[in-house]
Amino acid sequence: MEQRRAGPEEEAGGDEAAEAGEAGCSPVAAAPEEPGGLVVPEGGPPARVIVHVDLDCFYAQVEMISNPELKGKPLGVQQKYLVVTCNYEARKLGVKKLMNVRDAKEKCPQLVLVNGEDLTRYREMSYKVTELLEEFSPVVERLGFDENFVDLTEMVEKRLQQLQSDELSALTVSGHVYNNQCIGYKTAKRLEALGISSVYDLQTFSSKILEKELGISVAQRIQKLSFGEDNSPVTPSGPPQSFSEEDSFKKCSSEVEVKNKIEELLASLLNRVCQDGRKPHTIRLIIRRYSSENHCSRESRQCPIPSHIIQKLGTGNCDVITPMVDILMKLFRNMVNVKMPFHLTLLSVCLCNLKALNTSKKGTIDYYLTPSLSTTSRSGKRSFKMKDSHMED
DNA sequence: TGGGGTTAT
DNA sequence: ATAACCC
Repeated sequence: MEQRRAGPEEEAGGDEAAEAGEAGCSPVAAAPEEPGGLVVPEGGPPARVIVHVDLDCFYAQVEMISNPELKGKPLGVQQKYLVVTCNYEARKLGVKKLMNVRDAKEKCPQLVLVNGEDLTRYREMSYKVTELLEEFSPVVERLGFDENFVDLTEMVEKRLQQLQSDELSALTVSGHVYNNQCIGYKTAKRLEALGISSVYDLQTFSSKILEKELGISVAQRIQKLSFGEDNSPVTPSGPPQSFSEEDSFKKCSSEVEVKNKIEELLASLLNRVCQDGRKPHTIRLIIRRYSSENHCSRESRQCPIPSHIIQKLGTGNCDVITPMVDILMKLFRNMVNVKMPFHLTLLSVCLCNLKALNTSKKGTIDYYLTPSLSTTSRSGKRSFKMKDSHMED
């Protein structure tokens, strides 16, 4: 039996809240009892120590660091007509997350708003936090920009082994235990239809029926969660698997407008991908069509990025935007019949299927069997971005 | 309801 | 390609 979150809760400077908890490694693994090891629940799996670091009102904090004059004032971060987050001064005055700007101003006329549509600084800060945590253990899983899970099991085990027995017995754990209730919203609706509205309802509901309704995977997962059991590993996130930029708007209804928006999105993306160093091999265009209902539904088309374009990425002087916009416009026409009127409320471009530059394959049979590698490497351009490579042109 | 991200199907 | 989830 494991607990997902139980243990000391700590507030760091009123800015961050950290939760420390334990959870099981594996539901079946026998726990080898080692002297000085973590306390192992009777017959259960070995305990883990996982810290959950959740940054409060993250965007607002980044803004207050950027501009200290904002500290102490009620501050909201605005994206389009929404206050997506706000600091504690603003919350005290009635501003809520995801509140309409008009409602927020009505509640709190002194509210200071900053635009937070450009996520660059938030993203950078976010990775700084993750990198800091990775110094404690490389096993850090990101969730959004403002949450990290750190598996500290090894570190704690090592520290406990260093303690003398009298020091060990003097150890105390403080803080409070609390039960969490959350479930995904789509699933929550389906559960409610089954008469399940509380965690207790879920605990006591028939497993068989739940599996039939939700599928065995989701059913077993959420029912274990309802008992506070979560054996999922902390999976190191590493570098991002995709880069995307999106823009929402009231209305976009002509091809020219679409092309202009796409150019903007792509230009930012190429900067990001250039800094990353890896190269995307797939490009995707995502749209949202205007509709009174089905608001969250999106459509997308994707295709491989031609290798001659991939090679030019990151070289700076070549115009890679033009051919990529052409590709994106083809994807767009594949989704939208431009001879008919259309009304879009969102455009998004995503670069994914990121591949590291291939230094390891050099000298292997693969290297000579992959035309794009063996024929282009002598052009020299690839070697500029190669890290850990001593290859010369 | 923004502007991101991930995994599963 | 979409759907669901997370923030």
